[in-house]
Amino acid sequence: MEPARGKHEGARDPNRKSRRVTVTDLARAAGVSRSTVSLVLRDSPLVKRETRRRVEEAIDHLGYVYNRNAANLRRRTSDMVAMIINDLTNPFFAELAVGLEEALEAAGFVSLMANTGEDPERQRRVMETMREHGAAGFILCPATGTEARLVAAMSDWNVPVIQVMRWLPGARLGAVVPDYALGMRMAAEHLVTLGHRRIAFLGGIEGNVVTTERIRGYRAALDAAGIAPDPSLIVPAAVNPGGGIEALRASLALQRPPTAALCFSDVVAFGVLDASAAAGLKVRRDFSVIGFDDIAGARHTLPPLTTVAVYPQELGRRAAAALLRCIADPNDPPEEEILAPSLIVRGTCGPVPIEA
Amino acid sequence: MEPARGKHEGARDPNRKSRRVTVTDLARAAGVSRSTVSLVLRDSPLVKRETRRRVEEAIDHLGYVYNRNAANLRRRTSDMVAMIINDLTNPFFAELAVGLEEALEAAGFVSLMANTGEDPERQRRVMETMREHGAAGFILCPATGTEARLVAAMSDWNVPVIQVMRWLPGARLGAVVPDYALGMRMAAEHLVTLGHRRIAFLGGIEGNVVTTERIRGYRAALDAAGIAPDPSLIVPAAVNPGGGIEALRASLALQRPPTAALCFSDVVAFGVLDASAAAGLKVRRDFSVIGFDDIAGARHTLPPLTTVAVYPQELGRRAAAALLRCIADPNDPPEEEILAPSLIVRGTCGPVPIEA
DNA sequence: AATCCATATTAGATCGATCTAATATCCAGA
DNA sequence: TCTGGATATTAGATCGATCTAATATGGATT
Repeated sequence: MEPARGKHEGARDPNRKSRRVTVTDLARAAGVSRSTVSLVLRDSPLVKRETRRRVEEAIDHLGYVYNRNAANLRRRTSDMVAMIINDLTNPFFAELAVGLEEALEAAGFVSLMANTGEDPERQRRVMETMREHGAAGFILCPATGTEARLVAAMSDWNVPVIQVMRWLPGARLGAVVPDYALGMRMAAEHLVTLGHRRIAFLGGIEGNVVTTERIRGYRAALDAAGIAPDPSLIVPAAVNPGGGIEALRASLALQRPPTAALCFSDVVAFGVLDASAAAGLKVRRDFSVIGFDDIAGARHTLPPLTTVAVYPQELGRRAAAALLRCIADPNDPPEEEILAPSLIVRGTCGPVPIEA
Repeated sequence: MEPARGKHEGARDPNRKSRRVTVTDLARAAGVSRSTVSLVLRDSPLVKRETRRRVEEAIDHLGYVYNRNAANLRRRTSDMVAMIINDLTNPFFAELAVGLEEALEAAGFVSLMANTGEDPERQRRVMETMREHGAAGFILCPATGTEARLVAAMSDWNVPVIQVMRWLPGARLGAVVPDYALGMRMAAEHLVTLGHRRIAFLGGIEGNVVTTERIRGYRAALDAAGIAPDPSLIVPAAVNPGGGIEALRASLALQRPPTAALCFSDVVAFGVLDASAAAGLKVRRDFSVIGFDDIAGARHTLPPLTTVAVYPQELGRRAAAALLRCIADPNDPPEEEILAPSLIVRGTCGPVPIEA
């Protein structure tokens, strides 16, 4: 009797260092040439039925694993896409990544992912690595502080790049981004409709493109409503709850404090909500707050946060689609896709309180 | 006059389809053989100073890009690691991914990332793809519903696999996981110390290993405190706020409702907090709640959520380190690393309320 | 001048696939 | 019988790197 063998016999390493099964092995086993095996692997109609069967049998029998790298090398193609995300710990960007990966996978691409943690040097490093891996294209969510030089360099790389969520000014690269200005404008108009005229803008990093855009939308709404802009109502701060707390305190300390706040983002709004309560203001009745992003936590604050949804997962899918188009046709001009956000009215806004 | 040209002229494609610059080109330009160029590329001390300089000059001059795939093919190595995550939209797993990627990048590996969205079929597909790409190892956070067959198959793959956060029972694969039972036990003991004796366990999917473990810890604590277990107090439910709402309602409808709840996770706890308020219970005074995971939102609930921290980013780093060890020494036995969590006491627990 | 050793370089095979151009086979039609 | 066309298969070069084993070069030593 033969010695016992598990159901899933690892019969593939007779020698110590099991050599990989290759097309050559398949060819030998099936009694055909390597070329024919290759045709079978790529589902060519040129192969006779019976021959195909024999090869497929060999594949099963020998436990063959296709080597995509070797194939890509010979074909001078690539089925890998680089995905450079600035901060995955932010659920907003995590959603983006999910949309990206989903669309890329569906198209038969595999994602080389890196999280830069907003570190431009690390970003440079990983991009270089992925370039050396022959990524067919790049999805880039640039780290804050990315130098314009990078963009210039990338144009020379001769590989398509799509920016998402953020973009480098002056870049002749494609981009898929939300209409931040419009979103903030819609939010501001909502407050104006409720009677607010002293509206603060809290949080965001000065100089950052995204911040600039959001402030632009805020200003446009005030302007359209005939409200004179007051620079002291714009309070930049770190993009986290702590920043929100600080910014709210600063704005409440003004001679004429605001009756409502547009927050740079939901996480800033979280801090603003906490700080409002701490300052004895009942949100909605005494003070109105609007966030931005509509992250998962937004509907679970107390009261639930009114905010602007930008659908990061959908943006990811669109960005992936745009990149795939560029990969398919390299002469395709870099396009810019700007998605409209929507205002999600929940419970943090009320009419302007009656002056004491 | 010449037609205008951008400052950063892509001078590398004189012909339409610019051929890649290869070691052969470098060799020609530097007047040496391909072998010598290869030695320079790998920083070999065998090369004379002057020769190295000439090759490096050619590299700069021709804009050479190293081809890692070709090198990996020849060397029969791989610098890619597969990272299979079940649900990146969950901040908990996003943090895990960040820790993983960070450690892998630091070690010179690049991450092939896929998000399975808890779909075993998609998981199977991406794992197969990454295998064909020659991933040096796998980090697997198995989708719920993963069949045991997968594990069996992977043992035959002859490539190291480390499971994180979750694991497939019976798998002879490495794993890096939090001590869920201990975490839940600590949480339960906290409630017991506060005088609670009717403690519910809310949320979690029955049959899931993680749920089983957490319930085990819960039971152990009750047992140690001499409290008779009451199966009706264990209410499985979807792992999201909606599940929490449902589960709390169900438990409050019991003849003898609980005075405190251990939630399967923070997101479940969010729903439980909302539902408690809706039921007229003031959390802490009337009803105590503990979450699990310590996600970012946990400190911004009202009151801030007492929970169990498991440090997903650190787990990611450890898992990466474990995998790298297996890659370095394939004979290394699959190890199991179990990390102790810690209880984060915030504001959702109080002494057992005086009976009316 | 011959030998030896250390240093520096290289020709050619190789990794695992694909592609081109050629060849083999068979049957229909002149 | 020969030509032509469709069908099926293949030898050998190739992608871009590395590796092995051999060779070239230049002192130092006898």
